Amino acid sequence: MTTTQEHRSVEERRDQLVDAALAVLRDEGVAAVTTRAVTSRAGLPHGTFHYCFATKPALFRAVLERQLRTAMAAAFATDTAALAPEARITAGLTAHLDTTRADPATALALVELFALARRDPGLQDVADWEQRAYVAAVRAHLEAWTDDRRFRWTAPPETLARLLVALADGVSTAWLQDRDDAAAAATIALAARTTATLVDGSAS
Amino acid sequence: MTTTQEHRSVEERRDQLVDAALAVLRDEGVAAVTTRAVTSRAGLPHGTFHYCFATKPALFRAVLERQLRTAMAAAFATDTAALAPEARITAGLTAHLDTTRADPATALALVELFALARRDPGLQDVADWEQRAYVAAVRAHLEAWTDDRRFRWTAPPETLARLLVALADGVSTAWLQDRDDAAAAATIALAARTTATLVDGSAS
DNA sequence: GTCTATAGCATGATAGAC
DNA sequence: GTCTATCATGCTATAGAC
Repeated sequence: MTTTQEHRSVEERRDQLVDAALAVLRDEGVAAVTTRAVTSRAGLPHGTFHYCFATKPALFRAVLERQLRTAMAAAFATDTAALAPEARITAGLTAHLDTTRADPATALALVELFALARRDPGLQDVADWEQRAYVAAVRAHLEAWTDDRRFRWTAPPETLARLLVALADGVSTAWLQDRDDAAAAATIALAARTTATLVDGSAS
Repeated sequence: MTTTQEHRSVEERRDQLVDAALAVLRDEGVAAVTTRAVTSRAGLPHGTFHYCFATKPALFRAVLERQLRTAMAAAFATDTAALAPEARITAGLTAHLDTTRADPATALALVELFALARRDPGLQDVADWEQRAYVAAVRAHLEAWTDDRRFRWTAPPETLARLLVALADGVSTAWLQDRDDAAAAATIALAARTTATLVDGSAS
């Protein structure tokens, strides 16, 4: 009988460490995400770290990539095809806010991590990609909405998508600060009301 | 002749250290703002730190308070009284973006610092105050615009103020990521166009 | 692959001479 | 008040036994 841990593939280890890193991040913030804290949270010896990730920034990159995938999946999970444009916009902005509300501590920590990534030359591409992917996804949705020809947008989809992403971001940021559900709902309702003026057609 | 530094009031020293902290913050990010880096940048011995600030968070507090004052002053510096509502909104959102554009490195670093402040129980009140002060200032402006009775808002000023702050925040965040001036201008123009639909009156 | 031990360095904070 | 020297701790990363 040895105390040696079972063999696991490096990829499994990496996932395990990313999980642990997210947990530390949520509970104690970016500054507390040290190689020691992560391995300790994962229940692994410290030495594990450096044969799974070359450096600490490499772990951050893995965390950001994981986050990007989950956030994209969550943001567009609900189907709003049956709704009128204004209600769809409300639903979309609310869905984004809901992911923030579902786990504010993680959302707050991810803001910290993204801020760090934007400054780190080795991580900027992940931050870039995250924004691009978001705008592109929103734009694709906006264009799909007009496929049935019942209405059209009176503004370029790209610009409208950027506006909606900026709104979703700003509203979530504000909510993270004051946790005021009613105010956030009112802001979203007003945003949807004004944005719906860009609809031209029978459904408007 | 001694090498001893001249006496300066503690308040002067504190200002000196806050300046240095902002410089380090801008150049190397939050993680690089150590007591040693700050005193060294200020050209002062390390020991200076702890008789000006009790702890490092106390320095961060001072930096945030300074930042709040300068940001508020800059954001509402330009007088837009002569403009119609839509142009005023464009001017306001552009003014906010311009402070970001004038010094992106500092803006990026302050995002990091605010993210940290939102998580630190000892600094949350500064972050709270910053948001409240911003919304209140925008709301005051919105209400002042209707003083001449030439138009009125068809939405509550508080909600409209929150919407505009969320927009300004989201637009600046997006610009910090892609540095796309044209896209930011288009987003602001569209935001102003939709928001101006909330104007009821002769000036609309 | 797995783990222990440790190198090598930076940190926040303090003690104590002047 | 001012400054030097230092303490105790924590960090990333690596070397090397198994």
